[in-house]
Amino acid sequence: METQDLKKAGLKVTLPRMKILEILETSNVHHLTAEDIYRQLLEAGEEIGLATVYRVLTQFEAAGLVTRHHFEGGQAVFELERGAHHDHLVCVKCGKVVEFMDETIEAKQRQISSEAGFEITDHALTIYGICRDCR
Amino acid sequence: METQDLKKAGLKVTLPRMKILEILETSNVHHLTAEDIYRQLLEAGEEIGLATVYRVLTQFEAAGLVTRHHFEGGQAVFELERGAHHDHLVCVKCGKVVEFMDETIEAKQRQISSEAGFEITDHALTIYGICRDCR
DNA sequence: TTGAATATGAGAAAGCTTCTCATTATTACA
DNA sequence: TGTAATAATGAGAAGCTTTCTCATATTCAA
Repeated sequence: METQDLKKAGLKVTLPRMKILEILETSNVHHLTAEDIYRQLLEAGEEIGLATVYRVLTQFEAAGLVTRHHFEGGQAVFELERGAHHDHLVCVKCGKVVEFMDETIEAKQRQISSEAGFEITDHALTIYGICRDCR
Repeated sequence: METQDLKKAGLKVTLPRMKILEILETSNVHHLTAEDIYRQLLEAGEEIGLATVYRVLTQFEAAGLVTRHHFEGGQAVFELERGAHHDHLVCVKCGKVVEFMDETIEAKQRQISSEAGFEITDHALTIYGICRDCR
């Protein structure tokens, strides 16, 4: 199934791409930095360069397999595209990310954009806060 | 009035701080990068270092005078705090920023956060799209 | 006016990300 | 299956944004 996705995107099926996709698919944390992925590759004994990780993630993003988020902190996080759109609640203490989706908000956004003459290409709603465990 | 704000924040009233505040107040574009501000200072003949611009903006942020946004692109933009909270519509072609505020969305956010056990510290809703002029 | 505290400028340095280029792997096709 | 053409990789250099360092300069309370 993965190799199909790569081929469809016009990307050759290579070991680095398979491994990176595998990490994104199997990680229980859905939002990973390039560095996170690189570290996991090293721990798994794979000799894959950090430059390759960034390159592959950028290609995955272009192919729609992955979404890049710019949460606070300057470092980008990558998330495997699992179909359903959602927004994020991020804990500013521990970094935990909770996903949510609210059709009322979605609809309001479409209305506001259209009233302002904008054609939506994307949107990002991120709520920052302190989670239960950190209080 | 500006000097009051600086003193209240425990910051000495210096020329760099006054000039940077002035640029933020008088610019018709409300969202400026540190580089933008630095360039305007140079054009105005002020010999203020880029490091000072960053330092001052960070202090302004801590004092609540300014808000730092992380729109797409990795570069932070700074906005003078003008009292009323609002969200942003950003044109991905020309960079134009339109501000909006919707109480329905705000209320929903509070509800979602509280249901997830989060105490909101901040939130950022940014809609990316193509504006009327760019189509 | 003077001293203690704070701010500044310049360049170095740090962090994240992209680029370069010689080497290696993949793939389509014979 | 072997081979040529094409694309991908690794390593380090380089680019950008942002922060740090430290000697010098400025502010402000008394």
